[in-house]
Amino acid sequence: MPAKDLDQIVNLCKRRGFVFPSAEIYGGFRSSYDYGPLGSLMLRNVKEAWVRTMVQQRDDTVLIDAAILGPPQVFEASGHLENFSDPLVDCTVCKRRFREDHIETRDCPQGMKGCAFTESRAFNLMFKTTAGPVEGSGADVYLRPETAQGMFLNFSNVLQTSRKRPPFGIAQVGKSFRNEITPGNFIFRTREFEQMEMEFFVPPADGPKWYEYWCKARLDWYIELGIPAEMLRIRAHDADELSHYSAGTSDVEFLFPWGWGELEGIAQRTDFDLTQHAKASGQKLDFFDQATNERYVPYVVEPAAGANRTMAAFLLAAYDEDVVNDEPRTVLRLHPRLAPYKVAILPLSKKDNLTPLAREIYGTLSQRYMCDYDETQAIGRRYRRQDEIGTPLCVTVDFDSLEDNAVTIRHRDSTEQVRVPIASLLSEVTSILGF
RNA sequence: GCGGAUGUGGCUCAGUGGUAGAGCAUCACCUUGCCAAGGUGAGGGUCGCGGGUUCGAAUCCCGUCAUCCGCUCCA
Repeated sequence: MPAKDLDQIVNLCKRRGFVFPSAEIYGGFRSSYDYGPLGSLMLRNVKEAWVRTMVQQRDDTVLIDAAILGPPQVFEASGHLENFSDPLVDCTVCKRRFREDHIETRDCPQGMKGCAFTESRAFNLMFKTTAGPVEGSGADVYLRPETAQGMFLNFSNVLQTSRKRPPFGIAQVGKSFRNEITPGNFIFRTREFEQMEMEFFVPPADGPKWYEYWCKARLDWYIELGIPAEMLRIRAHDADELSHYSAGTSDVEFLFPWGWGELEGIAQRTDFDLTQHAKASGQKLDFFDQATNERYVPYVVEPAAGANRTMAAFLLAAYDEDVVNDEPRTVLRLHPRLAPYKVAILPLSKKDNLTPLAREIYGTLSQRYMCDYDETQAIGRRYRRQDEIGTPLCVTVDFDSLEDNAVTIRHRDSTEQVRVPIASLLSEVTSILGF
């Protein structure tokens, strides 16, 4: 059964070294988290799984890694400087906060008459800093609020160098920054976060078709990696909640402990971005199709996912408590691709001469897989430790191993054990994991 | 940012004015040897931080930082 509340996951993350609050020794830093020994591995696995599906297994996409800092012109053209801020007012009577542009459509609980609004304050969601040797003398620069602009800025570069043509996609995984008014829910909404985005450029007429395609493909991705279908849904945005760049957006939502929350948005950005940047830069950002003799600005369908909140969703869905031999155990049923460690090598005892053989096996398996090695305390306790961090396989080296050159493989999801000759251990592990 | 609640070893918590405790976890040794066994011992907390009241503050007051819930926002 998935985690019933967020605290179970937050505690596990802290206890086992997945996620720590940032700058904890100074009392913590709001909305900021550090990924520990296990969390950094898992987050990387989430991103690698995304790249594998979105880039490696397709011949119509490429990957880039663009700059995080950008000049104001980029975000003036993209509309973020103008639209990515909310004028907010507080009511001193009912103590609620409103978007100024929504005031007419919202009432205080006791009616508009009773409300007394403070002066409107603009909250721009972009972080600004200064480039240059002397503070104040350099140029203003911004931290990107989405990775997407990097793909639009490099549209021509990629088109010329990759020999791709619409329909094709440019993918990117990287950090983005938004000065959220209210971050929260652990790593679900933080001011610094990591995105996995694809800008998929298509002939304008094919926009709707590809939009539908990506909605389905992205939903399936989460299911393939182990999230139960009933904890996922696709939800189309209402017209009034669309971003300034979108002509239609659907979210892939996950059933978090506090309700449905967005993991990913699939947006029809149309030709908005390329047109804006073409206008602002004076450069041509379009495509000439020699087959039809047509020149057009491609439409963009953008599946944009949040890596951190996706990791949280995988953890929540994988969390399980069951009973083995009348003892409760906590187990993370993570997909093997997402698990921090694929295999733990456990000598049954620290004594005798099991260590050299166990070390040798670790050396072999770790050439290919991220492995853990643990020889302290009782074997049952070590199995529990690996269960709790989602390790799918344990390889146990026992006293017979020295005689028969075989070890036992124990699977996280069943306590049955398989005896395997050491000579074929790697291929056996590969076959069980499936990669 | 505003309102409400909370903040004690890694985790979960007890302690409500007299100078810190438990269980679990961690480490060492012994024991055991395939699913969190047992024994002995050890390390680890100026009670979020700062200030105030007091002879004396984890305990009362103020400020601040952080977390949770709500308003709002989004990947």
